Amino acid sequence: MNISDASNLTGLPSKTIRYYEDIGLITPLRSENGYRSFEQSHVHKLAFLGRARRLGFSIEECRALLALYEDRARASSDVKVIALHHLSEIDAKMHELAAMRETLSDLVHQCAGDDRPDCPILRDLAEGPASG
Amino acid sequence: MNISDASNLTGLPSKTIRYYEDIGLITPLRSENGYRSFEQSHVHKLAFLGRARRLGFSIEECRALLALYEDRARASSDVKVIALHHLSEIDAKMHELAAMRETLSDLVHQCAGDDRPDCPILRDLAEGPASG
DNA sequence: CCTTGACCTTCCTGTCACTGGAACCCTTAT
DNA sequence: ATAAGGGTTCCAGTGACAGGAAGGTCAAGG
Repeated sequence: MNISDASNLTGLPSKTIRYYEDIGLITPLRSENGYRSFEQSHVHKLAFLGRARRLGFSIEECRALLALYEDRARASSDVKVIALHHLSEIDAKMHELAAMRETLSDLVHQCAGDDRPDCPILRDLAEGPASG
Repeated sequence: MNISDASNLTGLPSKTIRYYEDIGLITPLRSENGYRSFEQSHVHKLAFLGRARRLGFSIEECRALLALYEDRARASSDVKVIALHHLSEIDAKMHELAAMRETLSDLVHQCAGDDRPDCPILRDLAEGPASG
């Protein structure tokens, strides 16, 4: 099957599939006319990658997960290590966002949002937290 | 003052300060020897930018906020619009992360994490959510 | 046979906000 | 003279693609 079929089956844009080949995540065959030729196994891998990416795994983590998936002698602990690491990164990002959100939300609530120039948001940005 | 002084006062790396000049956020003068020469006003702007960036505002949002800060005839509503927009983006990202976190956390808890190959994480990635 | 349109290909550029590094200049101290 | 520690410019790389140009391929229709 051609790239657009693989794209439709996996939900991944053709551009992304070409990119994944570029960086060595998949290696479709080529037809005589030079078109990429995808087997079920490739579609399966692409779907795997799509799901892993949607869970926020980086490309390199996806590469590692795919390798483990293909390795019948893998230890589930190897998979878990990657997942736990990613989980902790998600937690870190959420904390970071939560901190931003809190500060920003405070400032927004203090701001009148009318046509006057006085603005606690700008004041905070200009002078730092008004904790004193 | 030279760039490293400005860097020390603001906490921004020299590289970043040069970049901010490059994209027109600040315009320090030049000494005879070609070195950038920073006034208090530049340091003040840089600190403003640093705080805005730490709250997650994009460079273009920072540019807009800085322009509003310098505009004495601004309306606080203009500032608030930017801040509210950013707040909603933060919320969107947090929701996205929370969804990832939940799925991933479930999978991690189901995974034995031992030396056997059987792994619910890989199974989910390969076959999709096992909801049926 | 020719054309049209929908595919496919490669290659280059742009995104965002920097960071690292090379190659070179300036200043001060030894 | 030279060494250390500033500064300068410019180029390349980051992550994970997306957009677009220039051109080859294929099936259908006139």
